[in-house]
Amino acid sequence: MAPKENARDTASTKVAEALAEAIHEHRIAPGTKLNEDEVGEIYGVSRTVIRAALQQLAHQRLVELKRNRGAFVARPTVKEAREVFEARALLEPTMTRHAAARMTDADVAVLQSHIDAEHAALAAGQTGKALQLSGQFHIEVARIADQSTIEEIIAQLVARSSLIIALYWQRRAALCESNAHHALIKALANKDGALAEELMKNHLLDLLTSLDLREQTSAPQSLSEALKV
Amino acid sequence: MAPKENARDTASTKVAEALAEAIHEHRIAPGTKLNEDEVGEIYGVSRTVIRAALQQLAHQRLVELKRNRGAFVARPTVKEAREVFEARALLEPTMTRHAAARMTDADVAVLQSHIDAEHAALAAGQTGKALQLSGQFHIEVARIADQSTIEEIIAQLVARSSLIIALYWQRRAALCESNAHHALIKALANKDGALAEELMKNHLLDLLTSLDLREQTSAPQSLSEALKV
DNA sequence: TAATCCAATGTTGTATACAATTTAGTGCGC
DNA sequence: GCGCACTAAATTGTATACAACATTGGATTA
Repeated sequence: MAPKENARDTASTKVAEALAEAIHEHRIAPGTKLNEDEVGEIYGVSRTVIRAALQQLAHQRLVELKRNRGAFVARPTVKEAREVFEARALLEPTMTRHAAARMTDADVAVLQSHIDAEHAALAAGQTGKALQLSGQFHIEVARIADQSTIEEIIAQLVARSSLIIALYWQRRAALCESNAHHALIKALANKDGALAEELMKNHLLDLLTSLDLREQTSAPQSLSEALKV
Repeated sequence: MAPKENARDTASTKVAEALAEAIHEHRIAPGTKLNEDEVGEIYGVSRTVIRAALQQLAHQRLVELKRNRGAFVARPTVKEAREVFEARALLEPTMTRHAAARMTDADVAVLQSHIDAEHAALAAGQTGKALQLSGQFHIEVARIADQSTIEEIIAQLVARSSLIIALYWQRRAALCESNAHHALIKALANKDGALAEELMKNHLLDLLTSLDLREQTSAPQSLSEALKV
């Protein structure tokens, strides 16, 4: 989350982050075409930096690039949704166990502050921000486990998860019911690795089953695309 | 491996692949600076496409971008090496079990052909190509498991592993002794998921322990960099 | 009327030009 | 001789110009 120390292209990274936020908050619908000139004028930069930003987002699978045809906001399929959560299920429980062993008081405080901020955002009706914070919780766990490589992978998967949740969310009331996160913090604070691991496993399963993953979803952007398949 | 259907930027992707090959074959030493003009002239394209290629490679962690200072061939640390193999250890055994359940005769043939090609490359002294094929084996397993998302993650980790192996390889004689791969194929062909999973787990452990992961490695590129820390 | 071809328009891919920053070297002062 | 400041060269960051490709709309023809 902290702006990468030596990441090149501050300008394009900023644009990429702004676009990512818009995508996660569903202000841009999946499938929408991102015209380079248009986006460039919005952010007041040239196509050069827009293209770099779009490439970054493509690597995160938040947009899809089609050669000679442009960039489109990603529309994750049901299969992709399952796969993303399968990957998380393989990585995060173990990370949680490792995190429990390394947990410090400061870490507990950080996680708790994330939950608090999430609640505040929910109360303020900022579901987009709440979703982002909820995801950040999972990334923090990997950071605490001191596994930066896996942390980056999880960060990517979390970003994709946000888009997936925005698309397939079913029971809209409880957003990633923070009970799960709360129980997790407790187990982590007690350094109960086995319990924390199990809780994370179940939490991810809950997340997945809370999605409506029947085929057919949001209406496609264009008729031609609808009839193509 | 198959050139992504709709990946944009054929030109920059080709350059990125050429550079990646050179990096993996150790023709460019880790830490080397990749001057944009220079690389551009070599491949006969403008800096525009070089920069796109370098950004792609940065996402794969094969090069590191430093703002206003340029691109450098990545020099994975010992910690990073451990982390990459830890990630693989979490993902690949399960993938192997899934692959066993879905294995077809065609899949067996594909895997076998990979091993054969690897042996041929080794016999011809093309260790770089052999290493690449050896890695491809692992990616194929994920493909057979029909988990394209995890397949992509593993592909990235394999690419980084190649660089790590090139840096930290210890017993140079036997390259990823294909006995392991051979035994794996057998278990997969027999649809013995439990055995295949165990073999993969051990294979990854073997790989990791075959590395010389004591701190201090290749000499730094420049004195200033050596004295900086 | 419907289908097809072609031209005109718009969009992306690439190269080049310019601006901002870093790096290297030179000379000055101590 | 050593260190510092300053200038010039080199390199990256960004914008613009041009080329290649795709799309759209209308005209033509059956």
